[in-house]
Amino acid sequence: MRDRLLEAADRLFYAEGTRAVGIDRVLAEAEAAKASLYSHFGCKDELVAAYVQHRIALARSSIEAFVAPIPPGERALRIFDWVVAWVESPDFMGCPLQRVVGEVVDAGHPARVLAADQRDWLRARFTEWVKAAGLANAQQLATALLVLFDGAVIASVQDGSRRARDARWAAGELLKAAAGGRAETRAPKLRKPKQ
Amino acid sequence: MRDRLLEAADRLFYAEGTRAVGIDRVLAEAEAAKASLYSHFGCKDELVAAYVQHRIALARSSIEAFVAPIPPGERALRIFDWVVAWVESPDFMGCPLQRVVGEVVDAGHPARVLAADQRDWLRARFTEWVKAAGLANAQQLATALLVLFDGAVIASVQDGSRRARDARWAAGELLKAAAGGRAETRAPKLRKPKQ
DNA sequence: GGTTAAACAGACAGTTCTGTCTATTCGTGT
DNA sequence: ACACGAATAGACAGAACTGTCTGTTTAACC
Repeated sequence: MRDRLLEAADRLFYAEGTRAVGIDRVLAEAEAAKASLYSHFGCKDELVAAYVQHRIALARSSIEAFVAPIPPGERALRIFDWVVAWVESPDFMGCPLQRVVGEVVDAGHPARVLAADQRDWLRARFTEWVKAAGLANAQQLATALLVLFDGAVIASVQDGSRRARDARWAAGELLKAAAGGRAETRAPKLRKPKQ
Repeated sequence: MRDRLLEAADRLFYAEGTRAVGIDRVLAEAEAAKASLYSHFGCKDELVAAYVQHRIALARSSIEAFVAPIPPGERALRIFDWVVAWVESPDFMGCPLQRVVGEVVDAGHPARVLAADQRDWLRARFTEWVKAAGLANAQQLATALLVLFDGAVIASVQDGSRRARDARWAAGELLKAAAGGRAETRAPKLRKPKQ
């Protein structure tokens, strides 16, 4: 039951925005009664938070599954292939977290607290991937790629998936510059003209 | 009168979102009567469109004024200083256009049509600046910087202005790579081993 | 001074929204 | 058979929203 409500909310909230969709629409979509919703979630804000939580869980497992078979050193670049695939999926409507943050002004809102967490998680992943590539200046490079990631998603909303490809290209250039320009931190090896 | 209404709408819409702010709030803020608003704007959607139009006009003139004294060849990078200053301004709440696009699902909404125009304008500026720097692969570089620009703004909403600085750094690296890696387009004329 | 356009205050209709509450039904385990 | 937890339908309150309309006031112009 909770799942049915959450999935209905997920579809509607993502397609139209949390503010544009009322409780009644969610109930109709889930074919559920109002009391069920309020007994499970307490109030709409908590339903929104549950929606965000759900999206976060999906994103994390999707990303983890995507990078798993990729050699750690290539993940920082290849994650942009994941972005391209995402923005090209048929009902892509932007990043649900970016949209919630835009709609909900209060940074203390439960949904925004979750979004902030996810943000930390994503930055940690980029840091990890960049370090795995054995590049110097890892922190700087990781946050630069994070910004590129954000830009790829938001720009694709208006401009289509070509922006995600542009971001991938830029990420490649940055990584190339970091690898070629200066020495790598670990292992002597010689610099591999990656991608 | 129209201006007073528009400025009130601008303040409230930008601070809280166009959907969160009702007509009555705008009227109270402008100390105006309802009839005034509806005779000037017709309906709320048109007020939202006027708000977007206003923000676009501000952005264009602000950007133009900012780059005017900067040598054309440096503008593609220095525009990121403008972004840093913007996201550090005290009541920065993200990009008003990105937020409206997130709120308004219908791409045919008057406000979204205006936003799409502004998008073209901005991309054209980046192309112009990159070309002025005399770099090869201008289109690719321009759209990459555009994505970086978008990412700088959206990422700064959650992470603060350091992301705008990260974007500036990344832009510098990309421009350096484009300038150093291969020949510049003008003058020398030797064959460029592209990509 | 009289005309006219614009702004004013605010009532009003009609809808939508969140959240509460009552009363009923269903299914399961004992 | 029975009890109990969970879901159901839906009325209801109270607020907020958009948009319309009426009647009044203000101010500029001839």
